[in-house]
Amino acid sequence: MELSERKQKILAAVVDLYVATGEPVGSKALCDTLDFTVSSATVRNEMSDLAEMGLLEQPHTSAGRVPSQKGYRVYIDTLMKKHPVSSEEQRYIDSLLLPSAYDPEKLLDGVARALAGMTRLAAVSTTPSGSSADIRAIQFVQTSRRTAMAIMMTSAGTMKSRVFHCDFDITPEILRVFFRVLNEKLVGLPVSTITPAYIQSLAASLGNMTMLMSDALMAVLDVAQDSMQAEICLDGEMNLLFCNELGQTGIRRIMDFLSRPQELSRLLMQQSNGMKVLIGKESKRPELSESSVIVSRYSVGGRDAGAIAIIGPTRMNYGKIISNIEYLSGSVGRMLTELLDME
Amino acid sequence: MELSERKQKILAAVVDLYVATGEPVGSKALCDTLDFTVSSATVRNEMSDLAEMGLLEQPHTSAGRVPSQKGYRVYIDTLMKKHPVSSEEQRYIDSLLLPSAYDPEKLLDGVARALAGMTRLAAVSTTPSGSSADIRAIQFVQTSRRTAMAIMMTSAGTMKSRVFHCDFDITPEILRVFFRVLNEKLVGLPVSTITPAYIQSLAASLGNMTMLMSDALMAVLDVAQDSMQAEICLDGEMNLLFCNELGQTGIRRIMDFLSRPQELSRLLMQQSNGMKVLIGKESKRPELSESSVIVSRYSVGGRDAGAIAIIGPTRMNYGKIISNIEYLSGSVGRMLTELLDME
DNA sequence: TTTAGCACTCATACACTTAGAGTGCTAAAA
DNA sequence: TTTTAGCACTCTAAGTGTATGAGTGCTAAA
Repeated sequence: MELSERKQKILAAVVDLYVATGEPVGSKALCDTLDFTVSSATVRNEMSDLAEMGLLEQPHTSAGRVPSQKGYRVYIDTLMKKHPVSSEEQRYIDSLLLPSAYDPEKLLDGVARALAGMTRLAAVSTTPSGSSADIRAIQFVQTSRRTAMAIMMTSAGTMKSRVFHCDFDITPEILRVFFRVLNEKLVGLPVSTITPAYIQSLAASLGNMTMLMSDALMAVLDVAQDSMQAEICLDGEMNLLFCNELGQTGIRRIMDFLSRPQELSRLLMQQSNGMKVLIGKESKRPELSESSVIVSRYSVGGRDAGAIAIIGPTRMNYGKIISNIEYLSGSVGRMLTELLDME
Repeated sequence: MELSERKQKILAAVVDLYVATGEPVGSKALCDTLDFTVSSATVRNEMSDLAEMGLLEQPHTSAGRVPSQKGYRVYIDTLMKKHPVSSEEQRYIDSLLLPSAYDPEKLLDGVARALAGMTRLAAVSTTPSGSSADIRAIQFVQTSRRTAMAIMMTSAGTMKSRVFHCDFDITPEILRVFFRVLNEKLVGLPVSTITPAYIQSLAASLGNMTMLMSDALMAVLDVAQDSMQAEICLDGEMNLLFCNELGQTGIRRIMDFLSRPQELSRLLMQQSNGMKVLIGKESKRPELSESSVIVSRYSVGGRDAGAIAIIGPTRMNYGKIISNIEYLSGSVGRMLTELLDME
């Protein structure tokens, strides 16, 4: 399974040319792009070998060659040249992210938008998952005579809010009670302890305050459950409309997948730390058998926290896109870590 | 331009059948759906007349007839039968909206989702516009050692928040100062007075507190500008992929339009109160020349506040969809009015 | 091992035919 | 005067056949 240097160069050239043009590449056209001179016949022989190894395939007998999923795999693992993010692009990204650096949800929204803009593909990002985080604080603010907002901050840097309604007029004193009681009882606990049953027992233990606090308790339950699961930010789905190699149905299948947050989330969650490229069937998702997913998990404070990813047709500029995601992943991790450290 | 009763019935039948099947309707097929018996030849004569009046058109000589945009207009204005929302559907909608009844942004998000789900088209909604509203309150909450959230409530029922960062440790006392100073100065003012220049002059007038408050002031400026412009909630864009009568390019054109929030917003804003159906070119937007838009403006507390709308191909079930939007528009208006009245 | 040459394959485009749906018109019937 | 039956006509969609050309695989010579 050793590839001669020439075979490697040819495989890389096929991938590069195919990614650039979208047409199956023939031996003649390929000759011109190689940095050494051989005849088309030689190239043909080499391509024939590569095809036999399963790295290239032919749409039909008399067409050029197209990289197979296995071919892309070899290309990405050993042949691809990275494409560092230019300082101009870096400035662009930073300017897009900085305004929302202090709000994780907005930040990850910005990341998805930036990524979609740069790659012209569909981009996904998740806010830091709070599932293994602790409660840092719960704040209450009055929003109208009988409504207030509960805001929960966690040790993962997440921040979720919920407006709730009470059947009585809310006063600053009441909110202070909410704050005191709930922070006393809940700060430091893992978010995951806040279950309906736990809230119920907490309510029972409050004696004559049970009635007063029931709405606030429900809000806290909601907000805890929100904190538990990472928010998914999606952007640039529309870019897929312009990927003609995905047919009408291919686009629908991807869109269909993208519209099921729990599955999407699962796909992103189950990746190990760092950068991962899933080519076609490697994702084990039939809807994505013609598409590639590039995921990078980012860390906050040294711990795995969330993911950013792009989804697009198998034919894409892996070098450039991987670099982009790597850069963004680093940036967002750094920014969130800073935000957390300030605590 | 008077239509005989029979012509009216035939036009209505053509529209209904075409909407149901998507195929141009021929004289023979139409005969079967009419509630009176005439021969196909008679129907042919009538259809020929309707075509001459510009209410029907033929894709090509030997095809059936299809309603023209003018035909749809007549249908909607005089022939269409409404399709009241069943109590089952009402329950479905209510159950979807109730959990977020106290948060305008989430509520309108839910409205868009519900509408997209029911119509299987792209749905848009805007949160109440705060452009002519007054500031009701500005709240501050600590979110970490050096960050806090500013929340602005307006008389239009909007509620916007922004997290900001200070270069010093934030204490409850400092937040109380923020609260006191800014509420004293700003509550009751129209949101539109909060301009960069105004904030600048306000900062200047604060004497030795200027430094302390500068970050908070910037946050208030941001949050006021957010309040001014209605948020746009979009859902179900993907449903358009399944409208085969919009070709690949038709879908792209609509998506393109939908991805430009300011234009979309303008389209929704410039409608007069109540329900409006824009068929094809009536919207004056070339991207939408093959699509229809149904907009309904909703009122909060008796005043025009925002809009909900669907966008889809000209061929759609107007009766059903208009009823759905009407119901949702009423619901959301009522809910937001209640929310506001509680103040 | 590389290359030139050549026969071969197959998709694509185009022309041509056919079948069927639906029309418009005309003349007879109501 | 209105309605209907009948028929010729039109046009699309689907199917068939053919030419073109890009690209291959193979072979034999360099």
